[in-house]
Amino acid sequence: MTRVMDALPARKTLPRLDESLLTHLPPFSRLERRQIRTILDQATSRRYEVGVAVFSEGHPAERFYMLLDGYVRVVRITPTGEQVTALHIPAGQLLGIAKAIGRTTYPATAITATDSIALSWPTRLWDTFVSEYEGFATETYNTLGHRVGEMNTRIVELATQQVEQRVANALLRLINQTGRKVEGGIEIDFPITRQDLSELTATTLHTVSRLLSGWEKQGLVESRRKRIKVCDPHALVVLSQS
Amino acid sequence: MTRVMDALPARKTLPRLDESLLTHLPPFSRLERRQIRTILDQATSRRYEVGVAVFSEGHPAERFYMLLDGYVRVVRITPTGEQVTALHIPAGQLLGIAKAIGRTTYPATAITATDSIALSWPTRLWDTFVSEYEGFATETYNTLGHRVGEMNTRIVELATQQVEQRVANALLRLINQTGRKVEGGIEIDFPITRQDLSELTATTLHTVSRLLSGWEKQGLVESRRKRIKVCDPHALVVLSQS
DNA sequence: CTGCGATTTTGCTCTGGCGCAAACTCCTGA
DNA sequence: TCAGGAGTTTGCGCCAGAGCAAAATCGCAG
Repeated sequence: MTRVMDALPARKTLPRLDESLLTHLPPFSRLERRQIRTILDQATSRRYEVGVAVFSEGHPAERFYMLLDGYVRVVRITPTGEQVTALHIPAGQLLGIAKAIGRTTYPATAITATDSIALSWPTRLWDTFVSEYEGFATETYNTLGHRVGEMNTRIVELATQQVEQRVANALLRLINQTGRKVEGGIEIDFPITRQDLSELTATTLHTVSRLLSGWEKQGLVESRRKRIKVCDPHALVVLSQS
Repeated sequence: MTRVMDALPARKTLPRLDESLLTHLPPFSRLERRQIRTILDQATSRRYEVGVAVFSEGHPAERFYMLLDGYVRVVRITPTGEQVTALHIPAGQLLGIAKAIGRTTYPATAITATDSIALSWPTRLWDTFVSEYEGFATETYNTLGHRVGEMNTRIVELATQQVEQRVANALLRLINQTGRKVEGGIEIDFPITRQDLSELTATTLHTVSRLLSGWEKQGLVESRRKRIKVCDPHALVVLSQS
């Protein structure tokens, strides 16, 4: 939508990627410099602006990705056009790893929540990565396990908690995963609208707005447009459990 | 609770398990007779009566299982004691495969929905299975992928659908996965209470009861105690989508 | 065959939170 | 600097479905 000018020439392979990009990331941390070099040489680097789909639900899983910078929302879109956010993925994690669970198409759509940078590889390299690179498979499945755990938690939350608790939980999770310490609290590190939060908690933007207004009056949070700062996490924890 | 007499001596290793038990099951179908023999010789076979926990959430994942006969419900229990059913697993599938996703404890509790029989192996054999037995890893991850897909679907349903649609969907899924064709319709192949259905759809047994009563009047379903027969699946599909 | 506990049905009330509508406010791009 | 649109707030009415209560059934154990 915005800044179409930039969107067009977005794809580009940088001249030479530095090894340090990957050496600290779990899936690659046990590899030798030489192996990382090979991996990087096979990678495509690309910048995605905010709001762009990295890949889309149902499409053939042609590539898998490592998010180097930014945040990505993984969403599913219902037949009636509603969006449901399944996960938030921070920089440093793999995404689009359909191949790892025996799928040939992406099970969900990945949309950037900020301008982002990701490496990607053709899916045909997946098996090589798994077999050649020590720790890659293990770390990948750990990530997967973590996500399964999160999905499970979401199900339980949706099934048993009130809206207020779900929103409180969502905020807590967001500041845990992607929070940045700032003057007077912890702020969510990327722009997030009431609408986004409502898609994350299965409610409406109106209800989210009401809740945030209420909490702001009580000094639990502060918010401006697309920005939310949590000032009293503990109070939210209490709310989320009652 | 019931029939404690039977519960006590339940564990037993049968003298010699027949290879045909496993040869048709996907995770093992590509193996040679000799390999299957080895696998069976390492297995413990056990019968579980209905309502018994095969393993419990949070406990160390000491064994993994292959359900040979029966049905198992995978549930999570909230701090307040409510149960939420995450999945139903039919005979022929692996369960308790925490190790596959890098976990050392079970993420949920597995409860038998009928009397059941399962083989199990100590988790330390997992890596051997994955590396030695062709197709085992692939099939396992396919299963996992399938379950992730189901979980995703549940999230979307919980987030966007009305209770009536969720219950209709749940019934349809149950008859698809575990339905048995009978006179005048398809019956769910194991005893299931209104309570069970409500835990599967995040509602109350009262609401489920009302819905079933209504549907029964319209001839869509027939039900007795712990038994539900779907007479007009197509009508349910329509309901589940509107 | 009987009694009892488990399961199911049904009525009534109450409310969380959605839907609708409208006003407001803050950025952004020109 | 200003206009317009995206994002946010707030009020109001309503209703799906939960909670509570009680009665009605069913089917198994003894």
